[in-house]
Amino acid sequence: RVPTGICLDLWEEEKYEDGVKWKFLEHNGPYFPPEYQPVPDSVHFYYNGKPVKLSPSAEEVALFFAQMLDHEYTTKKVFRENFLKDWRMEMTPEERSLIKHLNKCDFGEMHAMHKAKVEARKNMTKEEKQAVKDANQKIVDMFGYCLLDHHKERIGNFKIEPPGLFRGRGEHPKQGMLKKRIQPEDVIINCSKGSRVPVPPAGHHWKELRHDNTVTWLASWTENVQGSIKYIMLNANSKLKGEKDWEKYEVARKLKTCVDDIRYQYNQDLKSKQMSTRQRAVALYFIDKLALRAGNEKEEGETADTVGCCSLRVEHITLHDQLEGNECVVEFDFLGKDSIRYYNKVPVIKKVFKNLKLFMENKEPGDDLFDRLNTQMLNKHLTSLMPGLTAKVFRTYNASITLQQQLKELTNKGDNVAEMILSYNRANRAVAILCNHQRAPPKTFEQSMANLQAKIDTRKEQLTLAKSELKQAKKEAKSKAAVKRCEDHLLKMELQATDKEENKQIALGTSKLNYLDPRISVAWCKKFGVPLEKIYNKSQRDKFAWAIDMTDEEFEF
DNA sequence: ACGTTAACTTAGTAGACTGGAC
DNA sequence: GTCCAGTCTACTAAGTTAACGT
Repeated sequence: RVPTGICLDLWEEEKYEDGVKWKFLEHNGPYFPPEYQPVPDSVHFYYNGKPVKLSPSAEEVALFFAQMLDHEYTTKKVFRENFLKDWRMEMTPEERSLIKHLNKCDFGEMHAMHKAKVEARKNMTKEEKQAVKDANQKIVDMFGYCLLDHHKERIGNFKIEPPGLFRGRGEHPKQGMLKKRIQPEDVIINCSKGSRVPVPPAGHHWKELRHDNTVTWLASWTENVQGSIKYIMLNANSKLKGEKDWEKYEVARKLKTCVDDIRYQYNQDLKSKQMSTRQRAVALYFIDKLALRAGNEKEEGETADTVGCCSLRVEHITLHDQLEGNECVVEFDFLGKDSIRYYNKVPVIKKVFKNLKLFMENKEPGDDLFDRLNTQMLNKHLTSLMPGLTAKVFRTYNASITLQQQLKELTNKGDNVAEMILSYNRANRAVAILCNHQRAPPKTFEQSMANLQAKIDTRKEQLTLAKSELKQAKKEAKSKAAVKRCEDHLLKMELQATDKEENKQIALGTSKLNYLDPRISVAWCKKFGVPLEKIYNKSQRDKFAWAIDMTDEEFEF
């Protein structure tokens, strides 16, 4: 072992024994949001038309609701009921006995106050804005970094989540519940023995001081709505996260070497005598072909009703012997992660289709499609086929291999950079569609599309004009150049318009950040002379520094 | 063997920021 | 300089998976 601090290069190369993530970790603890400031006496809350001065804790929670009044959430029954219940818990007994119905509450003045504050912030002078920025920077400087094995690293989320109303996605049964303020007494600090221990805010103490170097988090607390643990962890550009990311893609590349065998195997398993094996084979077929998520079981009533592959129910698929000229079509319609709808009509092989019919026999719509299968069984099987192989590796593998194939197909040697970018985005789009990464079309989409079209039209007129000038000037070099410039600009805008239109409901960011081996993109940029900044912005380049460093144009996923 | 929980990745969105048009 | 549209970032919810405990 290389002694600490003697040779940093070798220290960097050092691989720790099993499970150890670091040898030294020092940080300043999390940043706590500012204490609640009661509203001025001039701002009233009314119950049943009468002004009521709320106690500070009831007022704070009332303000959370008042601030959201423009949001659709506050019109939802579940949200309102959960809010009222939790709000009443924060009230004094007197308040509680008075305030019983939300529709008798008038938060109007609180809401107006909040809007005025937002407006005032927007109208701050340059100097005031700069002062705010400087103050924020001070917080980042103080709490935003840690020392991990002698490297200063940026922390990803160094701020304790402020209190507020829980905003679950989709039809979440807990939406509107109070997410409570976290105190230092709730927080566990993790750092190395012998490091400078973070100082809790004055008059407070930490819940626990821990020295666990087998985990990567610096601090944690248990959140009250779902009872889950929240962590303070490093930024994506850190060495620790980068190495993990690299590892992930290496596992996916390993799958590439044995995916044919695995596919052969699950095709055989479709005919197995064991029902559970057949179900596993069909699930694997979906996960591989459609890049579905594993689909863990979820506790009913605790979360929104969403599913993945293993948790699909009979009601989520419809079988068509014939559909739109295809045979054996499975129609999927279910809500996946974040309650995003997955809708797809997929022709499948006969064996899969027959099995699905069998799995659905004598079942109710609400019954599990794969009643003899769960994610643990599936992953156990996968790990036995290849070390490190789990359901989600298929998503990574299929996403990355699709990008590589699409880039090969779509890239034309002589294209200019703008055309190259369109090709890249189209390849990226193919992956996003595979992974079902959707977005709500931007509210301003139609307008901005029209604006772009108007610009294109203007440019076309300019081009006509420039061309006629060129004729008159009889091939004068200056006019020639003007026409060329005009044509280039027009072409660029037209490509932009195409890209924009095709991207209306597709989100490219998630796949770019989490599923596409960055080395594919780096190699492609090098090969075709596309500046990397056209593909990755600053923070993406930071995150993928490891890949940018090691990849030449010959890289193959 | 099983359910539970801890730890970590993946996800969409709200709002901050920025830079070009006017 | 102001405004606005597009981009970026912070935020935190919602997944997956391995380890743990009974």
